[in-house]
Amino acid sequence: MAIRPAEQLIHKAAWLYYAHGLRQDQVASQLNISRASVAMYLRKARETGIVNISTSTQLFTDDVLARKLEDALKLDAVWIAPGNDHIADPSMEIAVLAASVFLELVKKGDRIGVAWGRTVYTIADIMSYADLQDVTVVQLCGNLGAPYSYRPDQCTMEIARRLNAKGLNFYAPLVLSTEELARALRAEPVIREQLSGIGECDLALYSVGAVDADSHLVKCGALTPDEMAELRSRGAAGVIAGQIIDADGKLLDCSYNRRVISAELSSLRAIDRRLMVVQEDSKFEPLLAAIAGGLCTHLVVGARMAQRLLDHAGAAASEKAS
Amino acid sequence: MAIRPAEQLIHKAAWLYYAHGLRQDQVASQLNISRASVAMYLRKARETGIVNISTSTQLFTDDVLARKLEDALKLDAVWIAPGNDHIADPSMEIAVLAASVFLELVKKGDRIGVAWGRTVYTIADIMSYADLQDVTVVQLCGNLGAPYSYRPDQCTMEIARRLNAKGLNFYAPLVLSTEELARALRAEPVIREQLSGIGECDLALYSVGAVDADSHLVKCGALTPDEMAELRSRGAAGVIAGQIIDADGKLLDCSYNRRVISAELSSLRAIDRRLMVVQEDSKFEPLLAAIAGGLCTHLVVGARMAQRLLDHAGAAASEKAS
DNA sequence: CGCTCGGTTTGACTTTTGTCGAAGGCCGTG
DNA sequence: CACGGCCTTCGACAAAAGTCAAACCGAGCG
Repeated sequence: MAIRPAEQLIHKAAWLYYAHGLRQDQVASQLNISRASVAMYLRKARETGIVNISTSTQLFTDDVLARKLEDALKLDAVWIAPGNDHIADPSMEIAVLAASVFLELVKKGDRIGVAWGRTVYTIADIMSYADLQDVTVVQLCGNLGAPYSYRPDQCTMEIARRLNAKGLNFYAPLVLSTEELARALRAEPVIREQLSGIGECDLALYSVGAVDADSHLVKCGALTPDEMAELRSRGAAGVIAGQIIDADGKLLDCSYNRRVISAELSSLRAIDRRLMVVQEDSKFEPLLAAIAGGLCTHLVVGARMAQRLLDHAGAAASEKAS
Repeated sequence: MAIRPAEQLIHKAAWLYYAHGLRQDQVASQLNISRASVAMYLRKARETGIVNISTSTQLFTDDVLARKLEDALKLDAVWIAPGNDHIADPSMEIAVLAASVFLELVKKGDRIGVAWGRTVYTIADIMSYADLQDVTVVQLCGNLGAPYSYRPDQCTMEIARRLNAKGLNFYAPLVLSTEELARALRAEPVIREQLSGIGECDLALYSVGAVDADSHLVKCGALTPDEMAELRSRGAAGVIAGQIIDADGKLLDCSYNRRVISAELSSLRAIDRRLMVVQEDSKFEPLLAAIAGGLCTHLVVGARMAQRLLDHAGAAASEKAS
């Protein structure tokens, strides 16, 4: 194919332009091609991650609020997307920030676990490209034959594609109809291997789901609204990688959880850096549960959520003191 | 000072422009400033490393020659700057490449050892800025009160400045007039500490010097041309961090070496990643000596030098076989 | 109080870059 | 061998970014 020489050219053009600081016309004459071609090559270079443009997310951790939250919640790092800021869609802002933070956290040779949800997919969608050939992206939970475009495998694959990394999908349904079958499937070598590989991840990216009728679990038919309500009344507080957790961040003892094929919470906790991103203000309780369960070490949230978390932590502390 | 609010603005402008992909005029209207200001802020952002633009150096390792060299010399990675390439100054090309490679090798939290020389200073000079607050750059050898602008401490400081990192200088002369004094100085707590800290570096950056009258050691008056010639006849093959090594890469047993305050070769070898950069074709033997001594794991050279190294390795191998 | 100094900010101008339709080349296919 | 699809390249134009001198602002000082 005619792509090989182009690859070379793209690389060379990017090199001369970005590393040497030549102008496009200078690059063009060096390479004996037209300036327009250079412009095109450079776009490709940016799109394929041959050149990386990243902006420090320092600003968002520098926030006093972020520092306080890190202390109060014992997290390694917190990033806060300023809420008000003019017109821009606030949830998008969080996603853009999360994508930057994510790219900043990825290191060469990493194995990255990715869960699924609208948040994760949004992040994948706006994430810029990078060139990390020795990175592996693994799917943290089984698949959901969803009507949505953000199925678990798609989240994984899209992120792998952006990173030029290897994607490792999980070829099992997220939920099975009987506990029996789930157990049997989990015992399958392929699945077993995938599941045990999760603990070896260096970085995880996920969000937390709410326990309500709007949950994907309901929308995808894994649970009925009634079942969801019942789980809620039994203490369900959030959804992590397709599993239901209670307010302490522990796996809820229920049939549903036993029918799920997903990363065990203990495997998740074994991952060094666990980046949790929460866009919706409504996910306050689920997020508290996830934090209580030690499921996140790095957190990206909006300003309002950050304030609520801090208020809550403060209230809990003073309550304890009294 | 009025810099603080500007810092914020620079950050915000960079964020909106690079992360969100807005145009400069859009950023300007969001921030209620003129587009010209935005342009200025963005330049500052690039200059201070708030935004990072890096191009993959993949191309230069992909070279078959580079692969062969890695095998032949048992190095972790080799980058080859294409020699002929049109008009551009070939030694500059090597420096630009080396700077990119260096930035690619630096990780957060690293401690970096830097030696000195024209090569290192050239690299420092063209290196782009980055924002690595938790990095420390340490000087690998004592200072030379040189007529040059690239004194050891300046190399260290300049690199630290570019990286926004901490610079740790070495407040001792490189060469003393008596072995006695050198020994005493090395025993000083401050110096001792600095020297022992070298083994804890994660990354080293240096070049290798030639043993001839053009050497900095001669130009700076540390050695006379005659002394140099004598050392050469006694087996001196190269200069590493101010110390003379023989063709096997071992420290040459001579008075000069005993009068030097610098990183011990064993400390250097204890560093994980040792990036050696050689610009001049004339440094073939010194480079061979450094490689023989295991003083480099990562190598950046020009195409001609690469070819010579490979030829040499091939010849040595066939000689051995016969 | 008015002055200068260092800096930021601005509008106007220039240069550089992005983009588009058209043209050219290459390859597999009919 | 001609044809059509696909990609690269080109020239020209429009949009965006860079630059510069002049205006502005606030702080410190005589």
